[in-house]
Amino acid sequence: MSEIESSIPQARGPADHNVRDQIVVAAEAHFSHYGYEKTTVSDLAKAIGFSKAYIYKFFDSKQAIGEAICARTLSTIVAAVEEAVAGATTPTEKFRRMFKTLVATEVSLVFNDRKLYDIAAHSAGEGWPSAQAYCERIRQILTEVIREGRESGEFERKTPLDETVHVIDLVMKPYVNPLLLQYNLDVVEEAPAQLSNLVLRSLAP
Amino acid sequence: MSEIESSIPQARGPADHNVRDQIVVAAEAHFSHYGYEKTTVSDLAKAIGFSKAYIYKFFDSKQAIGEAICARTLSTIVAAVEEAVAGATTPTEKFRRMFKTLVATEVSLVFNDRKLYDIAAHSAGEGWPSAQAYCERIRQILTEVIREGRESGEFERKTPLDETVHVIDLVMKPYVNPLLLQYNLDVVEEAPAQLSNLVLRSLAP
DNA sequence: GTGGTGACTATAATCCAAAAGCGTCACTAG
DNA sequence: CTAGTGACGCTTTTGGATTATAGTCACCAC
Repeated sequence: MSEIESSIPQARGPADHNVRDQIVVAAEAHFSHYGYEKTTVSDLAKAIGFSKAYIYKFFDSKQAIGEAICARTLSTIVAAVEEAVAGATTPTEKFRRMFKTLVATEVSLVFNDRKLYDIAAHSAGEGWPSAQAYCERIRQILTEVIREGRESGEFERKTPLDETVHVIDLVMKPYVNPLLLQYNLDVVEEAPAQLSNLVLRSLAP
Repeated sequence: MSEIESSIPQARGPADHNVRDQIVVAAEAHFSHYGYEKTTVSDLAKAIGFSKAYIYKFFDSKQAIGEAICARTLSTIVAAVEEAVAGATTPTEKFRRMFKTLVATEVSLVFNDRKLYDIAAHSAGEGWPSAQAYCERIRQILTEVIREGRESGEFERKTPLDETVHVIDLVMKPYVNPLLLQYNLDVVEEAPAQLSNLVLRSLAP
């Protein structure tokens, strides 16, 4: 459990990283390599050249470090989704791309960064703030897309906005929630497109 | 693990149950009480007064017994759903009741027969034939409702039937599949009604 | 005060031998 | 031949001693 230390920037060097950042960097590398359970707080301490006790000056617990890494991981998904939405013109297209990109990015996490995905899934299962914030953020983006579609007259306006968003959230939940996604991998290819069609039909004015 | 034996009918008596039925009855009682893992094949043998080896003349494995119990459990849900569908007049109403009853029955299993529910969830997780057959049966009922709605002109007819059924199946999956249901208990009150509305709007001709 | 640690406790993971459980088979009784 | 079983092999589970880990605290150097 030592070959990874070399990839962690030392305190010396151009930028004097503050310790908290060093911990995060080391944690991301270790968690991604060995998994959350298999890396100890002592491992992280050794990696950055401080004692374990010092870690606890910056994080309340190992779980807090896990949450930080989880939040980072999930924020890359959010970034991909935001980019996809920004790259589309009509709200209809924005919704389609949003759903598709969300699922594609999350699935790629499953296959390319399984250990980090496992943290996200565990986070969602335990209701950690990082996972809740992620779901909330996705919901915000969805709300914005729906609102825009209503304003442009593309989507119906009778149903209260909250209600519409909530039911679409229900539809997307099995693919947004990392814990649930793993049980739906068998339909992950078709689901976003087909469910998008269904949702958009129901949104017709 | 003996207070339950008294509730199992002995071989003597009016009807001479065949042994296979006795095993099933004993298994249902034991599994429901102690759970699948905690009851041994020897327990079942003792309960019906035969040796463990004899059980294997009727079932290939303990799992096969589990599947039989699982199939029984799930068939009660199917029965409830069939009754609900039969009790409605229009296809729209049939769909609403189908979804609602399905979820309600499954949820009541979660709270009133947790041990049996756990078997069903495990069965779904492992892809046992009993769970697959259950999902397939639900899909058949759904197909019938949709077909009827199309014939009566209540639902749109452009999309291929299979496709329509499949996407609705995707929507219902998190509530049909016993393994997934437990992760959606927090929305189980609202979800059937709201998702029914969404689906029905998308089915408008 | 700021930056940092070794030594400690209490809880959780790990290991390993003994026990239990699944499934089989040769065999008996009638 | 039919109905039924005791005893056995092999794998999984269990319990309990041991070790490792999370988290704390008093304390040191500057």
